[in-house]
Amino acid sequence: MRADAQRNRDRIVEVARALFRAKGFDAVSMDEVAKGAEVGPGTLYRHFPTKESLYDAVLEAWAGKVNAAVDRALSLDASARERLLTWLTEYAAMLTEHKGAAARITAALGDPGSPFAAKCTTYVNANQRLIDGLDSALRPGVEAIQISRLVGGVAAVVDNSELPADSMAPMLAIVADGLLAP
Amino acid sequence: MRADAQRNRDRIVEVARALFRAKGFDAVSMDEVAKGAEVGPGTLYRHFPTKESLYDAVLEAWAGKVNAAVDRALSLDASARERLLTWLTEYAAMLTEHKGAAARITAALGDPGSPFAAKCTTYVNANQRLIDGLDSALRPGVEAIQISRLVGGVAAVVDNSELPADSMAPMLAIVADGLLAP
DNA sequence: TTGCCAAACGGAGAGTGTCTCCGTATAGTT
DNA sequence: AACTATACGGAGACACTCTCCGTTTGGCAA
Repeated sequence: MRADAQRNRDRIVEVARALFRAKGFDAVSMDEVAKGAEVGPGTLYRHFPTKESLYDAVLEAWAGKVNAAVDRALSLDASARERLLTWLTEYAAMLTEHKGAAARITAALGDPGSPFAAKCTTYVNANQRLIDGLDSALRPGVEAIQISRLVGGVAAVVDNSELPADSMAPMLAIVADGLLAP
Repeated sequence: MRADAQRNRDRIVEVARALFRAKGFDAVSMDEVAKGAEVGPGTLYRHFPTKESLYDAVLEAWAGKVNAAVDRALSLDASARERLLTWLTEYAAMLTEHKGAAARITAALGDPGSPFAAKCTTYVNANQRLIDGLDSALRPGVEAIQISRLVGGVAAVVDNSELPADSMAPMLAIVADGLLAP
């Protein structure tokens, strides 16, 4: 990639990250991103053929954080319930870090054609590692993608309704208790 | 209201209901509704100043069904868990009856300014009656709006991802067990 | 340094969507 | 039958995503 192209790409992602974080996916227009990055719309679309692919680039850094978080939670010296709740809380917090991300990522969970497919795999794998790590403490038969969807659903609701972050805690506690063996 | 206006209004709602049910909120354009109802866009917007207000009119009939469903579930001769699960299942099924409704209604749950405010109140009240009816079987401190959000979240995920309806059952079971006293 | 050209740029505009304005038509009353 | 408040409908304003293509430029080779 030519140096000017790389510079433009970097600037676009940086501007887009700030805008998406502040206003949410829907409220940001591509023109706005282009103007902010001081490029024409054509240049923006050369780098990112759709708005979602731009969003994907913005979310790029997340995947690594997810695996770190599940490791941290599993290695805690605490009860299964506490470790589970720690992870669910961190997972939900990451999903609500950018407005609109929770619903989009969660909706794409089972769709290999989605631009977020790679991120979805990361999330589901993290939950699978959680299941393996907590082992018999969880109810039998629970699947990683169900956990991903439950927490994603809660995060999406809180995000959409613009609720304070701490309103998630009681709902995550309900989910956690439901996930533990009856 | 003049008779011709009433006829047009009725026809608009009828056409919109069919379109929304078939294609989902986002995929239906107002022009499409206007054409289907054989009125001009101006007429459509005279009756429904925004697309959401049209959606609200389409969902009008639901409120009554919700109260009937919670009564039915509570009066079952069964365990608390079974009655709870019956209601959650019916509630979620109603939310996914129209594509896109679950996320929209659930996002509006705490917002009195929303066009769906009346419906939200109905839903939350139904869950409050559930809490009152199941009494001490539920974990202490659980709130009606939390149940509304949890089930709404699950329904929205299933709806967004176009999953089969029966994929909701295991997630609702987790929520139900989490809601019952630990 | 100079010249070349593939790569990148950017803006006009096509296509689609929501919603408005206002001149025209008509229902219902006197 | 005339009158008027009410309703109609279509042109178009405005916003948004995305495309096409003529113009510019970075980086390499002579």
